[in-house]
Amino acid sequence: MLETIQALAEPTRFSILRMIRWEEKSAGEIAGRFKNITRPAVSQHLGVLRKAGLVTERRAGTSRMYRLRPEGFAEIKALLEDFWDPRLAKLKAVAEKDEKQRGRKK
Amino acid sequence: MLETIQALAEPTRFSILRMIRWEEKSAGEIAGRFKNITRPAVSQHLGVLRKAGLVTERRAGTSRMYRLRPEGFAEIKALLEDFWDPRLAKLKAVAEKDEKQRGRKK
DNA sequence: CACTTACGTAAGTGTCAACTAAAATATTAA
DNA sequence: TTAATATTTTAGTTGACACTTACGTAAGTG
Repeated sequence: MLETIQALAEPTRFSILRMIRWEEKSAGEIAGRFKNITRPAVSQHLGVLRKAGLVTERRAGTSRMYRLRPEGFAEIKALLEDFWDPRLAKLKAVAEKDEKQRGRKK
Repeated sequence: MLETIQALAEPTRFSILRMIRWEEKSAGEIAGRFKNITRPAVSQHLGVLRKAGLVTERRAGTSRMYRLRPEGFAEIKALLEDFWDPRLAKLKAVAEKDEKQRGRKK
């Protein structure tokens, strides 16, 4: 859990995430957009992001394409929701569980 | 912005935040709950959390009480909401379909 | 006033992670 | 097979930061 937040907290990695925010990009294309960071460095950051569950990797020929993994962000969001108003979050969890049992929307 | 996330990402600071999740606590009480971390270290962490806008400080006699600051968490939440856009789901679906058409490896 | 309590701040140290250069790996094509 | 391309991995350096000890400060007590 903290691993995900730590991955997000590093400036270079945060930039990478913003780059692939709308569309997947190859490691080379991502690295090419940085002026002062080498390709291996970017590759290592991508590895951290992948381990943290914030991006997914896909091979395309000799390239590797990276794209955002929304579930990773959802995890952190849920955690913060808990901090923002714990009592509300608890009620929400109960409500969702209840909703699931009924199998329909409100 | 990243300052807030970086403050949150450190394990000791994260523990502190969970400690004061429900009720404000004094710096001494917080420090007392740690086995292997000295009081000055906790004090420094509290300073980081305060600068990041995740806690507020209040003097009470010789003590200083620390309390969660919900607005700080709301900021990060809003940021993540931005990343977790519905349009991403569509892109994801396209990417997976594309992936399917390349079959074997080795 | 002196003394104690409850802190923060300063200074110095050690560890860890972000970085680079060089080597290794995987894929495609000749 | 060899070469070219795209990227990761390895090895090693360095800077940032989390930590400790020592000191400083503010508020309460006798």
